[in-house]
Amino acid sequence: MYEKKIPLPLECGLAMTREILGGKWKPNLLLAISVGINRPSQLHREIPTSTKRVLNLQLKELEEFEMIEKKIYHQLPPKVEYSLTERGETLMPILRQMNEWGDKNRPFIKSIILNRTKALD
Amino acid sequence: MYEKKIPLPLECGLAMTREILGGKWKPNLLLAISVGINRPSQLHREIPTSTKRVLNLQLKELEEFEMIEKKIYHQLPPKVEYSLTERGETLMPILRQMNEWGDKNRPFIKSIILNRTKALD
DNA sequence: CATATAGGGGACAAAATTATCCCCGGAGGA
DNA sequence: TCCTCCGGGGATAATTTTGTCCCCTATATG
Repeated sequence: MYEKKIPLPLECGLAMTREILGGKWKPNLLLAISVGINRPSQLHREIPTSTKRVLNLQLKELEEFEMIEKKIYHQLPPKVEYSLTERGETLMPILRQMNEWGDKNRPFIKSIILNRTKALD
Repeated sequence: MYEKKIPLPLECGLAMTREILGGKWKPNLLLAISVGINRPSQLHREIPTSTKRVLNLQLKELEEFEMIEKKIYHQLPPKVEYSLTERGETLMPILRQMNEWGDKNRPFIKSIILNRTKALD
């Protein structure tokens, strides 16, 4: 893994949460797993704008922090299933709120983003 | 501002929220402002591990998305006060939850991070 | 043989974000 | 005069995160 050179402020609650949810696709992964989309290939289909590679990296970090568990079925073809741990479940209220907030405010945020690029003409 | 080369998925609620809260210090800034720490120099003292420079950048983005408002008092020495907009207020439940979650889970997360560096000996 | 599915990852490039350094105006105090 | 405080920002470097490309095992199917 990449070893940080700038230390994380371990005494800040927000920084702790950022360390867990900070990855670009981690919130999406957690939400997807929570609704039963829990196999690597399913997750990739669910988030096609990302790459297998990156999803695997982020899943590994979520696993390292014990937010999700990985069950490996030693079969051929291989089968893997992720599930939320109890600790991971405690993140769901936050994630659902973030998702809802984003949906509610989408039109507004969208308009600002779009005007930003228009201004470049 | 930096112009993104990889387009933002405008249809995903989580991505919208990430766009607002994604900056390293934005959640801290919003929480601080919400409790009355609302002048630039105060904010910098509150978050001394950051730089004025970066805080200004992130404040500007929060302002661009109308999460905060900036009042400039044309005095000498100059005086500036930030405040949450109504829209910005709607973020507070999320931020408070993130902060609480991080505080509750700090010991656990901390131990994982620290063991990570020990493993390099 | 070629392709598909299922899973995984190394090496490296590119993008995005933060940090560092130094400068500005103007007032006030030692 | 020199330093402090208040606010702000350009130029550039460093850090961190994501993405791209290619290769791997093994089975099944056209």
